[in-house]
Order: sequence, then C-alpha cells, then structure tokens
Amino acid sequence: MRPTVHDIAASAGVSLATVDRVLNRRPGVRAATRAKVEAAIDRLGYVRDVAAANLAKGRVYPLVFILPDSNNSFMHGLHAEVREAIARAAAERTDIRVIEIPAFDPAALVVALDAARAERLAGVALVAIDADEVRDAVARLAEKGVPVVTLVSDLPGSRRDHYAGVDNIAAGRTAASLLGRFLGGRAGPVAVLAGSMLVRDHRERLEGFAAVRQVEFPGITILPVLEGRDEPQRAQTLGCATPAAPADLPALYRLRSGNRGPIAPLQTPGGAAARRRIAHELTVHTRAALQDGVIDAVLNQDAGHEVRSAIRILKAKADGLAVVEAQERIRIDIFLRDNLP
Amino acid sequence: MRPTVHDIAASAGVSLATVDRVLNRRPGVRAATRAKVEAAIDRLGYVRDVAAANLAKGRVYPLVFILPDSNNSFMHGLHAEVREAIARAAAERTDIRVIEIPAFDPAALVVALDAARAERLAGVALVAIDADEVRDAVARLAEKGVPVVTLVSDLPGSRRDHYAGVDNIAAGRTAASLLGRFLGGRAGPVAVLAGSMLVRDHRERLEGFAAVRQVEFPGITILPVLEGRDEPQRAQTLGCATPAAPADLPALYRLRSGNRGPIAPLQTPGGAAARRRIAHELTVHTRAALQDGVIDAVLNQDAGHEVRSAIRILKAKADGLAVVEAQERIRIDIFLRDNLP
DNA sequence: CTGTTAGCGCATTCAC
DNA sequence: GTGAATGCGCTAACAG
Repeated sequence: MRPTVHDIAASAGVSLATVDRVLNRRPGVRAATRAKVEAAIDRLGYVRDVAAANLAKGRVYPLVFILPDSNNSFMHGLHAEVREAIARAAAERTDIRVIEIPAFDPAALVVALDAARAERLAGVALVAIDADEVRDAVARLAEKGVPVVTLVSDLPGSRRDHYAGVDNIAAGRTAASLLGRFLGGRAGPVAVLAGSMLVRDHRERLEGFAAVRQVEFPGITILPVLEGRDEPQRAQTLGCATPAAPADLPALYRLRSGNRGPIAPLQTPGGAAARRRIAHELTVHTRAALQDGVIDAVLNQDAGHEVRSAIRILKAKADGLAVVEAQERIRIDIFLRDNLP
Repeated sequence: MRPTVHDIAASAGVSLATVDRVLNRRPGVRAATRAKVEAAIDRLGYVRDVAAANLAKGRVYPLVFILPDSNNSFMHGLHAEVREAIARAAAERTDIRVIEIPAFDPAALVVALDAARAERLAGVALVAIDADEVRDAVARLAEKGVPVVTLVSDLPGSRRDHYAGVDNIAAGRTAASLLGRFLGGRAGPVAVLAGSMLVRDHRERLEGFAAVRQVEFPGITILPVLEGRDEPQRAQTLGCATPAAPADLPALYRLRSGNRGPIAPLQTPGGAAARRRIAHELTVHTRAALQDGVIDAVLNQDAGHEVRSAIRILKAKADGLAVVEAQERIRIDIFLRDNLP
C-alpha cells in the first residue's frame, strides 16, 4: 500500500495539518519541524494522491482560450475541438471559456490577455500574434503566476510556459523536400499561396521551404508569394493558378488552410501529370482534393491533439506537476491519399 | 455545482445506499424504487465523479502486457515505453506487469493468456499472433469480462475490445505511393525486405504495397520477398543489396524494424542518385540513415502513444467509460530528414 | 507555531 | 429491501 499523509505524520511525529503545511509549502512551520517531515516524506517515498487532493479542494481549473475569429476551416476545427473539450469539462474538472477576438489584431489580443489577468484563472491558452505588446501582456500574466500556453502559433522570447503546435520551419522544409522529390529533378517555378505574412507560422513555413529549395533543389524557383488574405475570389483564382501563374507552372505550395470551397485542378495546357501540389491542413476540401489526386500531399497539425495537450499542460503547470513530454509533441502529420484517417 | 449522490438521494426520497445500488446495478432494489432513483438521476443530470469513486474503492488497475522477446529496436522501444508507464503507475492507479514470451510462438502466447485469466485483472494487452488458438484464448478472457487490447499487431475476428496500432495495409499503400512518386515514373524492380511473413502486420504492409504498385506504378516490379528473420548476416547482406539483387535495383522497401546495426548505402554501380529506400520504424539506425540520405523516408508507429493508448482504453473499458476516439487513433507517422522529432 | 476536526463525493459494511 | 454510519487520502477551518 502507498504511504499516506497519516503514515508520514506518524513517522515524523507530527500532526496531519503540519504535514499538509510542508506538503503545500505553506508558512507557519519551524525549519526543524519542516526538516523532520521532509525526511519522513522521502524516507517513505511518499507521493501525493492528486485525485484525493483535488476532491478535498473541490478543485476546478478555470481556463481561458483566446482564439481568433478567422473564418477558415482550420480555425473552425480548432473551435470545434475546444467545444469538445468543454463537453468533457465535468470529468476533467475544467471550466473552459472561449474568448474570440478579431484575427491579426494584436491590440485586441492584449485587451483579452489583460482582461484574463483580472480573473483568477488556472491557465490561459492563446493563438499568439507575433508582437512585442503581446509579449508584454503575456509577461504581465506570467507575473501573476498564471500559466500560459501558446497554441498553433508561437511567441518566442515571451514568458509563455509552453507552445502547443508544430515546428513550422520544419513543416516548410518538409514541404520543400516532398515537392522536390515528387518533381524528380525537374526544374521550374513553384507558386506559393499564403494567408498573410503577418502571421508567424506562415512566415516560418516559407522560410523552411525556401531554405531546403535553395540547398537541395536549386532548379526550382519560388514565384512571388501570393497573399490570399480573406478575399475569396482572389484566393480561388490563385488556387487555380489560371492567369496569375505561368502556363508551365509545375508546382504549388499552399501555406494556408483552405477556406473557400473545393480546390480546382490545375488547368494548364501542359497536362496535369507533371503538376505537383502540397497544401497545409487537412479539411474537407484538402481531403477531397487529395482523394481526387488534385493535391499530392497535405501537411497537417492535429487541432484536437493541440487542444488536449494545451489543457493537460495548463493543468499540470497549475499544480506544479510533470508532463509526459513525448505525449505533448505535436507532430507534423503527412497525409497522402493512402493514409488518410 | 454538480449534483452529487446526496442530491439525487434527497430528490428521490431514498438513502445514499439505495442510490449507490442502482448506480452500480446491484440487486436488492425494488423496481419501483429503482425507477424513482433513475428518474432523479437524469432529472438532475447526474454524472458520477470517477475520481471520488476510485478513491472510495481504493481502486487500482492490475494490467498485464504480454510482449514478445523479439530482439529488435522497435520491440526494445516498446518495452521501454511500458517501463515508462510503470514508472507512472502510482499517479495513474495502475499496476502493470510485463510477461515476455518467445516471439512467433502462438502456444506460448496462449499459455500466457490463460495464466492471465487465472488472476483478477482489469485488462490485458498483447502483441497478437495471428492464429486461431490465440483467438480462442482471447475469447476465454473476454468471457470472464476482462478487457483485451491488441498492440502493434491485431487479431481480427477475435473478441478483443480494441486494437492499439496502425493500419498496416494503409502503411504499405503509403510506402508504395511514396516510393513510386520518388521514382518519378522510372521503371524497375524493388526489393522487399521482411522480418517474417508469419506476422500479420508485415503481411498486411506488403499487401497494401503490392496493391498500389499494381494500380499506380505498373512499371515497378516487386522482387521475391527476402525474409530476414533474426539472422543478422543475411539481413545485413540483403540490406546492402549486393549479390542478391540485380545491379540496377532502383529501390528498396524494408518492412521490418532494423535490429542489426547501421544501414549501409546502396553500393550499386549505377550511382546512388536514382536509388530510393523506404523503411519502417524510427530507430537510431533508421534515423541515422535518414539524416545521411541513405534512406528517403521512414514510416513509423509511435510506441509510446500505443502503450499510453492501450492503458487508457483498458482503464476505460474496465469502468465502462467512453474514450476520446480521436485521441486513440495511432497515426502512420511519415518522417523525412526534415521533420524528425 | 502546531494539533483537532470536519468534510470533498462516493462505496461499503452492518443493522433494521 | 432499505438506511445509517464509517472511511478512502487529502485539505481547510478553527482551536490551542
């Protein structure tokens, strides 16, 4: 049987309350007494039963997720996963609230972060925007002892406790590596379609992509990046690569998640055989395109994993507990037509 | 505040004990009383606090993992992951025991399963061997109400509750798809190196591989499968593809996990540029080969995920609880040099 | 500074 | 058939 607080109280010759005080680093214990208790603790190899502690405390974890209101499939999926987590709230003793803010708006994010600071939260998760004012707001939260996790898009150099998302530079490198090999040494231009270069994750993908291209596939050239933003017409047009791209365009790299309907095949005179396309994020549209052979590969981040991971990390940080590192690594999923989930 | 047993007792006008009886479907309650209680339960939307229940019960989950003593990197990794889980046992209220049995030995597996049946376990996980006697042994366990999960290699048609592993047919298809595209339309033979065709997972991988080759890459031909078994010399030789394979061998598909040292480059006269190699399982050796460009891609199953998933599922089944399906899907990880973890 | 006591939500004797 | 009482491991008043 595992030792309990009673055992260590008896072994140290003190009362339960005193044991509890040193266990929870509360003041009001003489150094000598504290030492006695601590000795007993590791003499017996005591480990606290977190479930019992939470029961006694009536512990709940009030969490806030700050998400952009971006109207794209990936963000929709992310929202859905948070809702799933909210549905599990009772079993997990969490109390999750979502705060939606306008996309690409650092000021709004700062406001939301500062508002969160006014409450007594067990943790905050946010899709970061890469700006110093956001870093400062995160620092203010951290100062108050609130665990902070960035989600999907990171904020390096800030005081966030953890990043629940993929390595976007590696993702870009992977895309280049795949595309280059699929092209099998053929030279030519590749069109790059982005959401906005304001978001860090897209910038990093492009950076990784460009790096590998330069070293391993010098025959391939990158056309000026086309930013789709949230203008459906334009994005669609670019996606089809009809007028904007040269007729011999052999390849397309799509940094952003689709948000505007199905993806049309490359309708270039040269025939479709030589065209290669890689996109990010598995959505109904990219899935369909993959199945139809319109897209060759999709790089994906598992939004469900990201949300569950963020919650686990925030809870663990709130309790000062360790996490299973390997479990929290967000993979760069590569999907071909053949390994679709 | 969530309703508790007290609330539903009060609301139904009965005592705690009676509520507990209907909650745990125990006998000794009149039908009318039971109905009253059940009415109160879903009137108040009661959900049982599993943590509190486990505390009261002093619940622990005695689990058994039956693993082959195969001497290869992947199985070593699997063992290591189970040990990690054992280290977490206290926090997770599990009590995990590993039973090692000779590899490829259905009789030994049956003995282990029947031995497990003699104990009162909360669940059993096994790396299945595809044999009817094993199916029968699993059925006997299931008959006793013990949850059973297959790990890494499945046992279709058996009474196992769940399979914690990848879809190996899809994995084989993915390998063919990748290899075919990497070859970029070039024709030629591909060597296939297997562990043993006795194991279901390797058979399925080959099946998937062959199917995609036939439909999408008819120019590629599959050489007779070379079974490495556990003979180091032979495997090494085949891996190098020196005498056994034709000099113009363009590609290699390695079904099994490496177990015998580094992987040598393809030393064929034609030059290495055109050679393509895909292997299964990320180990120190495949990782090194990937980094050196000796291997192009590695398909991997995350042993840590498989073990953690098996434990979650067994616990959930033991308590009759629901699982987060998406969390338990074991991915076919694709690693290139660029997205190594 | 330290100890006593009463729960948290649930399961389980043992009476009635 | 049903209910009252006790305890799981821990925390939190409240006394001393």
